[in-house]
Amino acid sequence: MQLNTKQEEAKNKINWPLLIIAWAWSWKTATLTARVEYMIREKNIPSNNIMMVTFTNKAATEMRERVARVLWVEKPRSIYAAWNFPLIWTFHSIWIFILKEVLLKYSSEELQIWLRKDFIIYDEQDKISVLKNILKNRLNLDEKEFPARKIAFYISNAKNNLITAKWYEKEIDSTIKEVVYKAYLEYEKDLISNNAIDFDDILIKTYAVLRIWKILEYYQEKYKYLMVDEYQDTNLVQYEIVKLLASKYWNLAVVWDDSQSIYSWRWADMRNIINFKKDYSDALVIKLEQNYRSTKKIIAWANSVIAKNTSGIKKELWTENDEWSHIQYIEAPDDKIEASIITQIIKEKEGDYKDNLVLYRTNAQSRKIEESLLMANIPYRVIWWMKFYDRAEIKDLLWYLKVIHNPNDTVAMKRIINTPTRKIWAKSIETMDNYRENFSLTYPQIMENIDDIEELNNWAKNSIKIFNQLFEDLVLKSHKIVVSELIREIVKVTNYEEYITSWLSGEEKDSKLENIDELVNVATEYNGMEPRESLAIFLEEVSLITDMDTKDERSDYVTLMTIHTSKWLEQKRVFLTWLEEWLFPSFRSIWDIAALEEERRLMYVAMTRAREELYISRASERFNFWDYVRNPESRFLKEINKEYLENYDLWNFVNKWNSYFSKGLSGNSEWFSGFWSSFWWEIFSKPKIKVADNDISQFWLWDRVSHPKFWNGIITNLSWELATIAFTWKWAVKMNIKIAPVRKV
DNA sequence: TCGAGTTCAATTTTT
DNA sequence: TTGAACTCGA
Repeated sequence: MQLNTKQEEAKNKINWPLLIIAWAWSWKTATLTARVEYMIREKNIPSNNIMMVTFTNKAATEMRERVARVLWVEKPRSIYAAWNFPLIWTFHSIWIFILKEVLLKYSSEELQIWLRKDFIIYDEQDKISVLKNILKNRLNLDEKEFPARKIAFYISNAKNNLITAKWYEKEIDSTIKEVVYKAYLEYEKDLISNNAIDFDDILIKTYAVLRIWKILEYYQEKYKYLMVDEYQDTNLVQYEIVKLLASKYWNLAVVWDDSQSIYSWRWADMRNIINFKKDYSDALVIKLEQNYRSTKKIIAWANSVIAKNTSGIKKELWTENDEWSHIQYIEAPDDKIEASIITQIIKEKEGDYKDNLVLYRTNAQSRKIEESLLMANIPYRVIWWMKFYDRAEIKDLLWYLKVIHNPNDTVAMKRIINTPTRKIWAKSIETMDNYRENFSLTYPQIMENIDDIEELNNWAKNSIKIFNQLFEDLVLKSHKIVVSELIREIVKVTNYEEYITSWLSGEEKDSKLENIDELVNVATEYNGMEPRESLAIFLEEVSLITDMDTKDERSDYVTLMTIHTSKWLEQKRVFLTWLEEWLFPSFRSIWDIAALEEERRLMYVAMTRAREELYISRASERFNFWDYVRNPESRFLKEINKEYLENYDLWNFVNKWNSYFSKGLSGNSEWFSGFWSSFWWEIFSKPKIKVADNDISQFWLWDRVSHPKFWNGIITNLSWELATIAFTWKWAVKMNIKIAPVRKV
């Protein structure tokens, strides 16, 4: 492709800090690829001196493919095989890679990071289960008052501000923080004893390691040329790590798009750009404003929405593309009809199913569309974060692999010791656990000497011995066979299929077995390696992989995903659903300007996914939060320049169904069509929700009330029908208590 | 200690 | 509606 002047400029500036301000579909990826090519081909920079950091595996894989294509080389199979290739991976993969490399050379004591080289990574679920255990058993706290998720949030926040458990004591200014402090200390203890780290630790440990001079020096030399994509989504620690690496040669190029910054809840900090301008004050700034994907209307539309944000760099995205597309607004009477209209459009349109992308705000919102597509026999795929690896059967097998890889992984060991049931009950596990903690032993050590534990009866000891034998055999095997075969072996020796499917039949059974096959299939990618290596790398990559990465490009199906997930995609036709106040923007964000602006950026991201056709839909009422609700149309719709919008003709849709149905009936078709229209009219006009008709005299100031959506609250202000209610969940909400579904408690 | 049956709480966004 | 956490009889 031909680069434009701006892109060309970005490509050629290599020995200088560079800030590329890119907007949606400005071909930044192509520019970065060209830049890598230029460095290697024209400037003879060794390819393994280049590091490019991305945010998702999807982006990294795509970049690697592009680079491999222009360099005429094969792309490396794993990060450990990238000898003659630029290091193009995600933040997390690269830091793990560096950590492992460092741990091979230096002892954990020397590094002060309390980690051995075969460490394991805890995902969100592991983290919660560890914390639950701490809160319940060690701190004896009520989990309603101190839910593990909330504590996890505080700990994550602390970690990303580089506050260690010990230092957290200084942060205590409330009961909750006192609990967090205690839990944090225990949590860290657990991580160390299991030789584990969580996602936050990946960054923090890397930062700690790189602050050791000789190590930093090594990596500064090794990766002289740095590029960071999606820089607006970096957080404080990531910023500092990059800064350390860049601080010798200053060959840092970052790509920044503040209107696509949608990860502040993951501690992404937009202030990083201010710091960047300070820290690299002579950086060259290049703006890429031309969009090469979407049509004029879509861009005008996106611009008109993002213009409502007060923060951020002013921008005007533009394009030379033709104006022939349309933006249609579907205002459906309810969620079912919304879904059927979308289904029908997909069905009617020419071309492949895979041209269609359906977006929504939260994962749970896919259901109605799924049902509708299913009925219409349209193949679809829902991209859910980690969904595949969340399935019980997959998790179980991965737990096995984890323990085989690292027998000290207590959490994993406890998961599998009685899966499938082998009569090692909770009581026995608890006893062993006490021994383990009191004598700082590991599970393998305890099981080896199980006869020494007096509290256990012979029967229990025997079960444990049998398990131990099985486990040791598997460990031995893991040195001889690659991971894909190892999985099969586990399934075989544990009788796993029998266990997982014995109470199932038909489809469910098949799907479980298919999942296991799929796991083995994924693992075969690592077949060419040494057995133990294949196990280690497979486990590492599995913990970072998402549903999206397993996407099969060849088959033809409609794709459904959240807007967040869609950030890396473009599609010919996009359906953007659930455009209602409370839902998008979400009710958690509408009270806070910063949060609201992030939602608006999310809207911008969603709109700019569309290349040619954009449909935006909402339903006047829908089933949500286990009840029918009526929400006003999203403020984002109001912010749109209305001249860009066409209303989708609902009667057109009704009539189509009409004729479709009446055709099937001979004779009375006229009667039928009349009946059908009136039936539709019923659906259209009749609200399914009951608007409450409360007796307002029953409500008083400071009354406790409950609401189906916001749970419990207290009336803090009351004037006639209008009440302000402070809900325990979040902020105060103003509502008309005569018609609102509130109830005195 | 199991497991069938019952209750009760919960929905942002994900590397 | 789902799933996790409970209850209770065997």
